[in-house]
Amino acid sequence: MPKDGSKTRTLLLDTALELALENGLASTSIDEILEKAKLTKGTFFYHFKSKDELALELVKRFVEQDHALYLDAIARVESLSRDALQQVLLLCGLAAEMFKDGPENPGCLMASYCYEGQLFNEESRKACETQLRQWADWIEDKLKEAAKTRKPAPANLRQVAEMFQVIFEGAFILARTYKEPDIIAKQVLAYRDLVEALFNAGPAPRSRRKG
Amino acid sequence: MPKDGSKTRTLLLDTALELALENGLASTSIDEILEKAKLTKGTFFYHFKSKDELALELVKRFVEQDHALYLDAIARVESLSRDALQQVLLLCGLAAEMFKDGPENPGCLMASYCYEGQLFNEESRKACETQLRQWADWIEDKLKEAAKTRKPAPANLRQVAEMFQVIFEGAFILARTYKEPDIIAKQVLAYRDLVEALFNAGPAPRSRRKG
DNA sequence: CATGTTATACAAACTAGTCGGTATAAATAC
DNA sequence: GTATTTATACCGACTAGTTTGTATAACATG
Repeated sequence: MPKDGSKTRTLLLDTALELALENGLASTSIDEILEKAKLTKGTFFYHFKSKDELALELVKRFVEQDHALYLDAIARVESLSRDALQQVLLLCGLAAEMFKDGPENPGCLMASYCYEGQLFNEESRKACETQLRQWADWIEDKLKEAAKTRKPAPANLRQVAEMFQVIFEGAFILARTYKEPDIIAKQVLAYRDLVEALFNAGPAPRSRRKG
Repeated sequence: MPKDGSKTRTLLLDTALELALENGLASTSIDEILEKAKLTKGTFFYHFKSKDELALELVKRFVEQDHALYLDAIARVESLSRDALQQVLLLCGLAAEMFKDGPENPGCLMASYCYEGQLFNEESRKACETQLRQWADWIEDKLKEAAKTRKPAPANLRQVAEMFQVIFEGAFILARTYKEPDIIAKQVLAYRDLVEALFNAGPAPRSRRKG
């Protein structure tokens, strides 16, 4: 049996991801990836038949990893509380924790592809869309379930659910512009507080408050 | 009197902006810009001494235009209401209106530069940061003023203020991923509802509600 | 007549992708 | 158990095309 090439392939993908998040994939040359990974051209084209294929594999893997994270996260919060609203709030806390002391220049490959039209073809776009909607769907379900018992203030709960992703994507950009990586955790927590307030600001008869 | 070249310069910037938002500036060649603008190479290098200079001028102009928008928007909302919270809520409504029936592929040049490291040098980054902070500072002031009279639920008001930009940058990315341009207006309105709820969910003694 | 614009040619560097060849290690033959 | 085959993994020089930027001569215009 020949030597295992999957390590090399992973190294190529990891290196490409790092450079893509920093400088964009379009302006990252294959040579640059190879120099950083200390590999050579032949190897690259042995594993990927073109740069476009690398681009596609890269985003596919990114989406897969995000999906795994999603499955893990919802399993954890659903085991921590039976209450739908609490589960959403816990998810935010979990997410904030993940980004405490995270990478100094955090980013999202999907966002990067968004602004590099050629990479964002129907296949990669659709893969991103599907994964993003999964998060929003879960949160929307939970918010609507919560809305049955505790009446929230008027707001479109679908939009509030989608805002979870919006916060991340937006916070990445502010983090880079401000050079403040911890803005991500802070924003998710602010989002959590706003959602909590939404369900505490519901129509009239309120009770059960500490004050 | 010599011929006025500012029209040509503006055309070059406009064309470059359009292509940069679509495909990224790094992967947009000068020839591409010139073909679309129906100009020639000599003209380009008459107006800009390099592609890097174009990149810088492009983001400077973008920031300037955003600043003008900012001045206009706060002047309008401050004339529409004396109440600080209402001013913030009105700003959201105004912003949402701006993005109703906006461009089909809306985006932000700053976000684009964020993921194209080479373009995002200290000069352009700083220009973006300054402008973004201006919006956040204004909103933070208003929220803190509002917090004096109506006690909001607990939340970091600085983060809530910064979230205004976060929503935009994030919504641009979702709009592109979902191919739903109207998500931007919807998200700003959802943000507005959340902020309103925050100030309606404050500690105990509540009165003056329609219910 | 200075400023702005066209048109074209060119060079130097860079980039994606090709191709012939090498290394390794397991599978098989003898 | 040594020799041979075979498939996979990897190397690095090379090609063809693109890109930025320069040069230059002529034309337009206010």
